[in-house]
Amino acid sequence: MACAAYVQDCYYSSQCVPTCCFLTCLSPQDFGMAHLLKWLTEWLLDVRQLLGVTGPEPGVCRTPVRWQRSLREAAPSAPPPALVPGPGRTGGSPGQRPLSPHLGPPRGIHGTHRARAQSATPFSLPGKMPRSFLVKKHWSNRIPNYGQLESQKGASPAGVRAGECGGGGVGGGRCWNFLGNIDGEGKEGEGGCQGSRGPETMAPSGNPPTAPDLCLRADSQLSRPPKINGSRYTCEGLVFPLLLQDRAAPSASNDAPSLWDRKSVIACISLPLPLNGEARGTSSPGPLEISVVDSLDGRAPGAPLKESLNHLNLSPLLNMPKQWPLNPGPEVDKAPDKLLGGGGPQEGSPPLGSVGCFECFDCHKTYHTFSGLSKHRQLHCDLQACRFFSCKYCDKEYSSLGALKMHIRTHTLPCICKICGKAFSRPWLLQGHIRTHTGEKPYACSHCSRAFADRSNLRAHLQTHSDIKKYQCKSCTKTFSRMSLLTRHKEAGSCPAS
DNA sequence: CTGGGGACGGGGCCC
DNA sequence: CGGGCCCCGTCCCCA
Repeated sequence: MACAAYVQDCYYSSQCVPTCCFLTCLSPQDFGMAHLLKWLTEWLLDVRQLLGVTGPEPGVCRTPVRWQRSLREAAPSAPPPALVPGPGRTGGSPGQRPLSPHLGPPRGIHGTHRARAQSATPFSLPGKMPRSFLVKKHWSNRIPNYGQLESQKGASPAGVRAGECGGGGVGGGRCWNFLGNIDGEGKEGEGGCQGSRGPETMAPSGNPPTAPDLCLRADSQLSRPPKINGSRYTCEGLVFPLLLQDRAAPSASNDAPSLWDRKSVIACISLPLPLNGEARGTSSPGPLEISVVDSLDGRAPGAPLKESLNHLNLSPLLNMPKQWPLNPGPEVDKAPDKLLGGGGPQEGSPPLGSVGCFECFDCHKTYHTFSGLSKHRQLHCDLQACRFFSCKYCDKEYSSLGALKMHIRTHTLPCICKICGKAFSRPWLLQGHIRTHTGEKPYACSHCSRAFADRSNLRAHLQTHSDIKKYQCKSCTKTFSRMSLLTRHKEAGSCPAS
């Protein structure tokens, strides 16, 4: 069949670094696979040319089995992906706040109280999630819903949704997997993305890979259905979603029945793009390997922020090529800029629902060819979706770099009290703390003679002057000046209505 | 037990 | 982009 034949002719070679390449198709002829493969081949060649790749042309191929064996031999003991807290840190769970390295003997009260406070993480108690824990977790809401995907396939044959990279086998992948079902736990050579040690561990030849090399691999050797790991989303690269449809499995195939039995098909072609400042052939880590890299190089957790930012999870948008296939296809495919500028049905693509229509799962733009949809998704939807930044110390993610930097300060605690040595994440927190030493209370109550060092405490105090407090018990309508009082009121069973 | 104060943490917003 | 500030929140302690 066309797909298998193509896979057999893919780019496996000793110079070609396979980095998370999957190509598993069902009944490709139903989706214009011939056209897709033609376009993909041209695209790959163009990208190789664009990136100055030298090496064998497509057709020099290794089998996936051999490739996987090579991977295992090259990296027999790759560590599993893990969130590695910085050295000297206590705990690694989300929301668990490490003790400051600058602190002297912990103040017993706050040591206990903080630990207890952090134990009630917002992840375990979403109902009590404080505002301060409202961390944007972009991908957490984007885990593919397989049931939904399957249900939508009929109406939208191109209903391939950007899944998430499984994080690779060694802590952070470098591909985007479309439509889940990729083993997020990232066994090396088995659906994993190029991990943080990919350049070293993934090269079958043992040589440092050249970044632009491309590979396609039929993931037909999967012995078990891949799954999503929802904890890591560090992804990068270029991926093409291949079409899915509920079809019978090809009979003449060596593919695992479990895979073919699935109604969805995996397709992920990843291009390890040269990163900014990353020389070809080097084994320097990509910008995505925040936790692992930092923990490995032993950087002190309290290192200056600017240093820590060297490993920030920058958007893969920065690494996108700006050239596209010269011959993307004879049909209505638009140039990428046009696609970005609103290309879609109004620009020549057939209306939704017409034969051969390819619809973007996210923005519902339709394209006449799959290649058009692919380009649209690479330049538009997926890139927008991947504009997030991950903390190197924990698994929190933010939509802006500034927010991430602010969060990282909660780990590095750069503001240190000169009097007691206590460390704080922000200067104004330190300033407020210093008031506890000086006794300064700049916030005076307008109703009484009391003054406070903390504005929040003044605000809470002002509640005491009000007959109707801010927090009201829904059972007995009694009001309280503080949430904690209301909570205690409920928990103590002192509410007469309860 | 309850109300309140004190100290502190974190994200968002504004400049 | 960074600093300052705002707002919301928590917990502990004490009267």
